Amino acid sequence: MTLSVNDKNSDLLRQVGLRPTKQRLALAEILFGQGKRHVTADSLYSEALSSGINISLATIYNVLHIFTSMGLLREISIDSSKSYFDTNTEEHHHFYYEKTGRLEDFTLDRLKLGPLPDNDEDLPVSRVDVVIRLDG
Amino acid sequence: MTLSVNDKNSDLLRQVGLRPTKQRLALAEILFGQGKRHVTADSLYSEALSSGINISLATIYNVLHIFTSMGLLREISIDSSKSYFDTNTEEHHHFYYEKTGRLEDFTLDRLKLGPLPDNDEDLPVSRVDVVIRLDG
DNA sequence: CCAAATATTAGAATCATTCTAAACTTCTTG
DNA sequence: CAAGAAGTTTAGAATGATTCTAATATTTGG
Repeated sequence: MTLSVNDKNSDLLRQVGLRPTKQRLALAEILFGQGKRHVTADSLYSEALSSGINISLATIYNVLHIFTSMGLLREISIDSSKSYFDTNTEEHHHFYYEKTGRLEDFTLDRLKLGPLPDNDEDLPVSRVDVVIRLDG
Repeated sequence: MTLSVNDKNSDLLRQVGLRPTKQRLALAEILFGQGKRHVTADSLYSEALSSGINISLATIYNVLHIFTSMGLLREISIDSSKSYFDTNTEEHHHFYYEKTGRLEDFTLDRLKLGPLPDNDEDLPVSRVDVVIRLDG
């Protein structure tokens, strides 16, 4: 039995105040069960269906959004045609392979940033995203 | 008469191999006639209509894309719900005001970047985008 | 001025995403 | 554990941005 795995995701969901429903547990397993990943609503939906989970696309969107708002996922804007979600919620940056659409993380220590410029209104920075687009 | 202005945009279009049609000239004037700007298809469409230009939304998209492919505009992915186009085609970065959706450029000298990390496949970098998201 | 090449257009089509409201599940409390 | 409240899922409709289609119009080189 995979009780320990289910318990782990159950706990994770409860910790952020979400009910551990069948659909959320199944998606959590896909998303967090392996290493860090990047998914789109569509890729996650296909993956869920092909692994035999019974779920609607509306729920995929609900779950991606609620997981993101609870800090379990991070949304990335790379391509204006669709949203990517990253299971790596640490601060980090991305390579984007333009031809294939593949995304790859790189850690903060791999690119030094000088002090951030000031903005007009002295607003706090909520996030800094660096995307290195590669021609291939 | 504003012949000199029209001539300027006409020349610009011809230089990149585009026919200077009425619609392209009118959009070029909106886009390049003032300082640097950020537009969306929709904002440009409204602006064109309200300044009395007769143009269809399909043409707005056609022109944004062909201008971009000829290097007169630069497309920015900030928000997965729509595409932004920037009349500043120099390398530069952006502040993004999350609440208002406003974008603001900042020049390269305002943020120092260390050497870029290597990517697996040694692909050439086509572009580096830094977006500083501000909470307001 | 003509023919060929290129642009523009309205409206339909597409695609990602969000909404709606009904049916279902989970949780809480007694 | 029953019952109601709270929260979740769902199919399908709706929305919004963008692209496509194919008919019409404009531009250009000769």
